[in-house]
Amino acid sequence: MKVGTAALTVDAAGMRAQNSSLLLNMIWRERQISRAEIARRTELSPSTVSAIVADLEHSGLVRSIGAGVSRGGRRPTLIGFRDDAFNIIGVELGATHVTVVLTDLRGRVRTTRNSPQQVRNDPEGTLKAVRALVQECLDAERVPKRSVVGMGVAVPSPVHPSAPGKMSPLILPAWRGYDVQDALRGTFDMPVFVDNDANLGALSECYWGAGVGGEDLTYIKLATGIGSGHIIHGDVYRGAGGTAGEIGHIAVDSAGPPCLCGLRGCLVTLIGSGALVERARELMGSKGRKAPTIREIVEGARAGDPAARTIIDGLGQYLGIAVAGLLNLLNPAIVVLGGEISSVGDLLLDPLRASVRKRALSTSMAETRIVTSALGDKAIAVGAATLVLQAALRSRALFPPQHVGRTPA
Amino acid sequence: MKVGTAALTVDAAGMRAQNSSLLLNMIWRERQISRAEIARRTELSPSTVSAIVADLEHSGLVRSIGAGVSRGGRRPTLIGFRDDAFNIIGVELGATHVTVVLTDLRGRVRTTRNSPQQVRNDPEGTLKAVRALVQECLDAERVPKRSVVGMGVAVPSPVHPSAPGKMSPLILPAWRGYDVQDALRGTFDMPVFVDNDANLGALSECYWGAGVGGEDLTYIKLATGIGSGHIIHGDVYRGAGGTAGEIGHIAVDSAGPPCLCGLRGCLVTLIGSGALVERARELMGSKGRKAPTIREIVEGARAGDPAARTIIDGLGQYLGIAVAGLLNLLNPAIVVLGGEISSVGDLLLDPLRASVRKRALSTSMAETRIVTSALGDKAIAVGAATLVLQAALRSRALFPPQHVGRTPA
DNA sequence: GGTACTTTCTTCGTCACTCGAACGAACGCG
DNA sequence: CGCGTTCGTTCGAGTGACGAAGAAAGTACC
Repeated sequence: MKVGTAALTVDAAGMRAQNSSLLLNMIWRERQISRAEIARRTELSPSTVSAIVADLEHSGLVRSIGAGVSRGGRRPTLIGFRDDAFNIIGVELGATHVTVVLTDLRGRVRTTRNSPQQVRNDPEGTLKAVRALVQECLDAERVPKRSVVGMGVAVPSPVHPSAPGKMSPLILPAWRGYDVQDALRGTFDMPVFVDNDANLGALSECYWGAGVGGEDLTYIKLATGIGSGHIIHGDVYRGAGGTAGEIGHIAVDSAGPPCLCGLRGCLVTLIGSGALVERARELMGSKGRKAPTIREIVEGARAGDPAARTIIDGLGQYLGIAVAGLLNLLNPAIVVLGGEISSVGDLLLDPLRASVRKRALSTSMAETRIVTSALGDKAIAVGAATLVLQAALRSRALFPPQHVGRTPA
Repeated sequence: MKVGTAALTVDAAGMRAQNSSLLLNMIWRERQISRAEIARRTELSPSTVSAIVADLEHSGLVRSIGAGVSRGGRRPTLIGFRDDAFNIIGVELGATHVTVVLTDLRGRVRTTRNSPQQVRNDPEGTLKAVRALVQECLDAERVPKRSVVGMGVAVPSPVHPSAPGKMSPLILPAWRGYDVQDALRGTFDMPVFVDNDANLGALSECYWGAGVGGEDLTYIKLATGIGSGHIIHGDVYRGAGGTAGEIGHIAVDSAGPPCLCGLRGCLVTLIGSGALVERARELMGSKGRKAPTIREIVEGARAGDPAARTIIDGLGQYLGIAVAGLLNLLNPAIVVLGGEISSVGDLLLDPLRASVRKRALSTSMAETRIVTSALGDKAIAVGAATLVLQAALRSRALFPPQHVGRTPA
């Protein structure tokens, strides 16, 4: 196996691999398409298309699914992608929980497990929990390991491109010396991909959410921390040092409160879950001194509670400052808001858009849609699985070889 | 010729094209390298390398340049890139001038011409001036058109990816209905590439300046307007609507003066050339009411004039707010400051870095170098030519065919 | 200085892959 | 039912990369 420099040279086999992946992608995207149509679109010869399709069919990735409508002659046989040919494992390491999903090749969750876990301070226990949950998922669906393409892991830390398994010592000091990638690859003997949680949320949205069909998207995760991820030309963008997307520490109020990072007025100190909850306790004054949860704020806002509305308004206004900068600098096609609080929808989007409009060029705004996520709470874990899917669709070799396709129920 | 959808399919010829471009790039980067070394690095077979090199040699792009040092056996014959095999035209449309350069394939300027021109309001005159200057450059060096790869044009407007020749009607309303790309392609019958000036400044820095060797860089142009350009994975990033990099309209002071764009406290209203000069007039009080030029501010700062120093300090502080946001969001490897005022060097960098340090995550800063440009005033025009060079090195077919290599002096 | 070993580069036969042409199968339409 | 059209396959040809072998040109060592 060739390692490292990845010289992009092509020989006869590489030619086949490239065309093969191209076809595989097209079939995956279109869900069903005839050989003739593929030949027309790719400008490959019909004979070549047939040969490659036969290959893919033999490896279980695609199959014939009946005839299509005639265009005046013989009816085409449609080729469909076998979403169930393989499985993928997605893992989310949150601040206080671990979530594992087992998905098919269309991002559908077959099984999921999660457990509370103090990820920040307990690397050993976290890894143990992940191992157990993954095994549970595999057992629950009777999935043999050879039908698993690989494992994606979302971590709550920036990820350096050159050592994706290692956490940032500044964010997660307890993880010094651990390498998530190595550890899990060692246990399960399959490819392991690691990336930052917000990046994977972005990927999730790009594949399954608001960004479907697009190639440039920014996702903002509103939770304990405020993170963002960029998809650029269909790929996660990590920046030179892997810390692209640290939107939470943009200074939006120079007179604001001090932040853990050592700066002052960071976005996260104003609109992180902690700040929102704290403000809710002041304003909503619910039942003495117990601070309401984010969920309660969401419900309050929906029910028309003025205090909750005020909190959401403030969130939108502050966030707008950062988003406006984002639009001017990056001009993404879509900005997607995720995290529990985003479920208030327009109640957040309206003040946010107003705030952005006051600060961003109208041309930047014109090209950008700002929406809230419609994916559920497993978006990040599914995004982790999607990272594997993306890689496998690009180089077919990642799919385990000679897999005899399971016949679905 | 295939047009449009650009299906990335590969046939035998495409295989050759791909490997050929790979080799051409390697030879260009290394300047001199032996066939054997190429074979080792690319993992192509020696016979294939020889065949491709023979191809390239025949088309005049490379040639043998003597023997290298032995590694214990026969001495290798070094292959060198012929920087003078073809020429490229680069055009900069500034706010008040037009600059044209004729470069070789290493970004060296062979001839240059420029003339003052009110680009903003006079599209017809501008195009006329460009045509005249380009022809002058070609005539001056007796360069036949068949030895010109193409023309790159830098324009002072965002460029929409789908119609690069058209200016933004908001920034340059007088250019409505004009298409720079079509107009010039029609006149000179060669490929024409158009992009935003800051984007091309970024490209220039990435190829010839502070970013050499890197793939991710942000360039900030400090002039009448404040623009920025991002190089991501070696390519100019334009964003969804082509307005990525509009850093000048980031709001840094909500109490600041109103801006032409309709917002308030935009960076450009505080540190654009106009604002700097105006502030200089107040502080430096030079000779009655005449405002000093940017050049005079630079000279004053260098000479230790406290007023000029104050202006530069303020510039650094404001700019730092925007740069800090940039680092957190994008985490580029290098930020390069361009424009005349940047020539003060450390006098600007010191307050800038201090300002950034107060506002950006230390991890983002750690991976990012902030420097001033060392390229001259033709950086943008050369960047425009570089856009053509980049495209041609990627698909060798762009080089005019069957060119009999000129023998240099 | 001669011999053995290395490295470089080319030559030539082989192989994998794509292409194009020709063909049979399947279908719509009159 | 027959004709034209579309779909998919088969087969021979062409192209380009590869590997083995060999010639050319050095180095190292006795």
